[in-house]
Amino acid sequence: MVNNKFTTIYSLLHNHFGPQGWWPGDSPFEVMVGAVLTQNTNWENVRKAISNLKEAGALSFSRLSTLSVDEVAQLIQPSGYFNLKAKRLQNLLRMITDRYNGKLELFLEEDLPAAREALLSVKGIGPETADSILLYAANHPIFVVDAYTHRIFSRHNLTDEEGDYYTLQETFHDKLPAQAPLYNEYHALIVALGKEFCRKKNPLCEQCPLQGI
DNA sequence: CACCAGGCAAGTA
DNA sequence: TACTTGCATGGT
Repeated sequence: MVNNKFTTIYSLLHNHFGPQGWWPGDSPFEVMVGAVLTQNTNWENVRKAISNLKEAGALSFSRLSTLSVDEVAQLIQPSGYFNLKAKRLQNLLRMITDRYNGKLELFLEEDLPAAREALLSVKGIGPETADSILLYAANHPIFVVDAYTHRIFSRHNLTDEEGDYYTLQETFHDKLPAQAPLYNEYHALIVALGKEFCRKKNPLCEQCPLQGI
């Protein structure tokens, strides 16, 4: 692997936190649903919502497609923004129906640029949600940038504070080999670091394993 | 009580 | 283009 700060940080995080084993989900479909539900939301709330969907037997493309927006909203209530997210899930299902004949496998086998374009055409799916699905459901080598990534890497002067999503993503793509397993672990490790040390409230910067980088 | 969490879209100027 | 606001629950 190339030797630069991005790989050094990866090693430090991996040594500190160990393998994260993301995405927490049993199927690509569950990953896709979770990616929408976790938008600006604590994962614990998302777990409750996914648990409701499982208990209702609704956590598959065909079964979720049969539910109304209100039925979906009721099941995902703990995740917050439930009316909005119920619509977003239906928008996503409709895209699979329209573009891939309702076959999730075809979407998962689609090439990266086309799959990304398809996801971004869905109202309610932006760059981070799209890339989460591409990386964690379809195993495409694309780096997921989130608020923690911006906060941490700009604080360490490794990216422009004002830089946008794609600027930071391109930097990762430039500094790291295009390997899905690496991107998978790295993003999960950044979230683990962010949750423990880099929250807006009570940031424990002094105790962060990246001290001195 | 205020603030935040693995965002996104729509409205305003 | 560059802000601002709505969406909503559960934890600190």
